[in-house]
Amino acid sequence: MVKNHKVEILLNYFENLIPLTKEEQQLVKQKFQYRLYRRRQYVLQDGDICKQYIFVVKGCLRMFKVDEQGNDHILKFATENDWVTDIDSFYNEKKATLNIDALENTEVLQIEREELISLYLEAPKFDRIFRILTENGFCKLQQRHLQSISVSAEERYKSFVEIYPHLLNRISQVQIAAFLGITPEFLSRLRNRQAKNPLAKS
Amino acid sequence: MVKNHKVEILLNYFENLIPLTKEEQQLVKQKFQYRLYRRRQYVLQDGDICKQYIFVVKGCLRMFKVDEQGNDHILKFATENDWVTDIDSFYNEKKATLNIDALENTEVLQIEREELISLYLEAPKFDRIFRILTENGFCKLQQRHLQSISVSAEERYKSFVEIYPHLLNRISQVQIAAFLGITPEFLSRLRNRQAKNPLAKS
DNA sequence: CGCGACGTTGATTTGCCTCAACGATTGTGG
DNA sequence: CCACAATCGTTGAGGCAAATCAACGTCGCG
Repeated sequence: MVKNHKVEILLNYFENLIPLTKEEQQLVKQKFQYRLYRRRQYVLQDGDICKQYIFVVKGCLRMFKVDEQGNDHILKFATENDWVTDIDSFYNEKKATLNIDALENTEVLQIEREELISLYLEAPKFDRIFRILTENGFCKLQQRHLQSISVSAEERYKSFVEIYPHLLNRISQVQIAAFLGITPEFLSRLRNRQAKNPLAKS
Repeated sequence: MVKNHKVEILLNYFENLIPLTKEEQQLVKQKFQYRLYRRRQYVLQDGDICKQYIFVVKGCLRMFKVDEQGNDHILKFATENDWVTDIDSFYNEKKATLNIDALENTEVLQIEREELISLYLEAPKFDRIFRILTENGFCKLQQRHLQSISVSAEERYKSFVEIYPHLLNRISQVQIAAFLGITPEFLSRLRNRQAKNPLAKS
């Protein structure tokens, strides 16, 4: 069935990290559930408890925080083969301070807390796998944080264009601005400036 | 000996996370090494490969990045019972882009890459332990990142005072400013402003 | 068709930086 | 142990990157 077909993508993803036994593959098939989120649908809303650890098969989710002034700050876009959850809320069953929603119709494979914990117990290899996933996420977040505090908005935009060229035509400028930490107006000015200064030093 | 005495602190730290068997405790004693770093001494210098994953027993380390203009940006202070490493450089044996040095004479227990990897192989429980450590670090970093992009310098300073009151008298304002992402001059003005507006709304 | 999101542009404001100067504290070598 | 240098914290004047507020044309969609 369709569901099994999708799970192959995840099994393949794990396989590229660390080979799995048949039994471990079986566990993945049992514990991850296929699900579709529609464009604009919330996956997690600020104040609720985050129930799922999500692997994106197709589509695009965004994780973001809304500040007191009502402005969005996007922590990450999760597209094909990427992971997303509010990790603090998920593991500690706390109220989330973050939101996750779908920018496109999005197919995912998701696992719930109890299932993930039992997965760790039944197959400790997943402790290692999720250790590595978290380490990788940590490195990326650290990079992103350093960028946001040490380089100008213009350079952040340039580097966004280099790193995520495929997202440029897929995501609106409003969202990109909220990801870069600037206003949409200012992003517009930056793009304008760069169009006039074509290849101004790479 | 002294060395064994220090390792007890680490064993105790692990014990509070997940109980260890005698064998696992033995592995920790074998693989972690005691070491003293002197004030101002570098633990890791930008361009080198980070060789150690560090647990601070006593003292204070800082991890920071130097940007093109030569300004420091402090990612974290690591004090008693805290961990620090340039995780990307450490695991992937890449040249570090970060620096780590000692703000005080600092006693640590450190483990090298090959030893940590063999620890994971000999005792998979450490995959879980370091998964959890990384998850915790990830949550904190995410919080910090959100703060730095969504609230003013004044509020960041206030929240620093609340979260790390013990660091206030221990660390110079130059360092605190580099941690908050502002100039020392501006930090001075903020403090001045707050002294005049005593309990201005918490 | 009409409405709301989007992208653009202009005028003005502001949070924080830069540079410069100064006294107070720390640390260091002779 | 003192003298001198270096670092620290503070304050002032001026500047700049990015935000804010407002207006307007365009497009996709119900």
